[in-house]
Amino acid sequence: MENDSRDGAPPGRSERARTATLEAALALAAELPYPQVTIEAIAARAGVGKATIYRRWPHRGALMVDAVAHRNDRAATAGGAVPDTGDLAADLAVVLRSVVDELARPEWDALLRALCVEALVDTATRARVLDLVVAPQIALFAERFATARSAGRIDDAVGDTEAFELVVAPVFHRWQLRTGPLDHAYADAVARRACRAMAP
Amino acid sequence: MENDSRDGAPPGRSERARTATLEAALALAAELPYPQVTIEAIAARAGVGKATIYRRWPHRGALMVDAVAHRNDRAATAGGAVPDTGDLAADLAVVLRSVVDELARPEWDALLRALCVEALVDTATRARVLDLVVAPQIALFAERFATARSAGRIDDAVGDTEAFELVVAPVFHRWQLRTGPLDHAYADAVARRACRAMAP
DNA sequence: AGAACGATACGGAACGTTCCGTTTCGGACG
DNA sequence: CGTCCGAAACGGAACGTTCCGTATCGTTCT
Repeated sequence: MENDSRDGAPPGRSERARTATLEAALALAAELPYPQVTIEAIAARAGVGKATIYRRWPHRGALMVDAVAHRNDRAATAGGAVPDTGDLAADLAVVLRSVVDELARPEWDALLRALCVEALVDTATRARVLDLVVAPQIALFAERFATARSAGRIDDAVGDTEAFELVVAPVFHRWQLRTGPLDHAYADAVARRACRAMAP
Repeated sequence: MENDSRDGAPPGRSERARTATLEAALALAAELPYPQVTIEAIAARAGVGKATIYRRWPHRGALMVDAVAHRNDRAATAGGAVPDTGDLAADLAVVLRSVVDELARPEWDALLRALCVEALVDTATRARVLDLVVAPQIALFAERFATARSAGRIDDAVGDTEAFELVVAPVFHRWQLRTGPLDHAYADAVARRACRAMAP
């Protein structure tokens, strides 16, 4: 249907325009209210023609998903594995604390809000977010869950996705609706309770 | 600052315009992709001048929040209390099943997506959603939590909001990201695990 | 009579598309 | 092996369209 933006274009010349566009999108999403992050603004910031953008991405949403994936590629260290000290609750608390810290940074907060908006508006974009952003994170948790399973800490009826949701969903929910403070104390409490929820 | 849309306008003639606008907004949000739910489209559907809308609501977001609150007022039965059979997990499962059923209806699904978009884009709208939509729901759960507390089923360290999040967040998360099927089985599992998470 | 209404017209902004002339790449030809 | 040339993608500019938010009509209800 449209250019898939993954190896679809011949290499060499086009790569520059591609990364410039993605990084302009990241920068603008961090600076402006999302409705002002227009294609025109992104093109202007990137020093790129609008046509060049529309040649690669069908919607702003697809562009933003790729931008986040691009960012995750750059900072591959940030997506590090879940630690494994043998204490599941403590390990999860470490991860949730860092998640909370990241969500407190305005750039990442704005970027994730933008991603959620696009995922809510368009079904195809939602699937893309699931594949490129959420699924990799579930995979990271799944590694830690595997050792916890062999230690008898997780009920067999609880799959990796369900366990992931028990851990992450309350933080996500509170981040999105601001029903209360989103701090380290909350991260610790959620990790502790999620552990109990998934125990056999 | 602006007309607060709550009894601010004199009754009689203006009430018709108000409810026509709110219900047009509900209908369009259920029918069209959200970006097409424009003020112009709402005005046309309601048989109302655009100025009449801008006279009452500052943003489309504020209008949508009021529209949802209006809908909740109409179907006050839907917001019924959490049942109390003495079995907390079973009672929560009943509620979560009905939540899942409502989210499966395209109109309510689209409406809630619209609400989330507005809440993500604008902080003030988010606060309005919290007050007019989320807080009342927390209050409904809190009644059931109170009797569960006196039965020693909920740890004292778990507040009403935290308990609400444990119950609702995984369903909300799965609804928004579609990480898996959102059905009665999932509702039951979440209710069971949330109960264990909040136990003393 | 007066206030609120529906309808209409407006300028501005962003949309998505389509041209233009230029630059760069890679294969063909001498 | 070096040169040339066509294809492709580029940045930039313009297009008509849609929606915004405001202003201004004449109308209608109390």
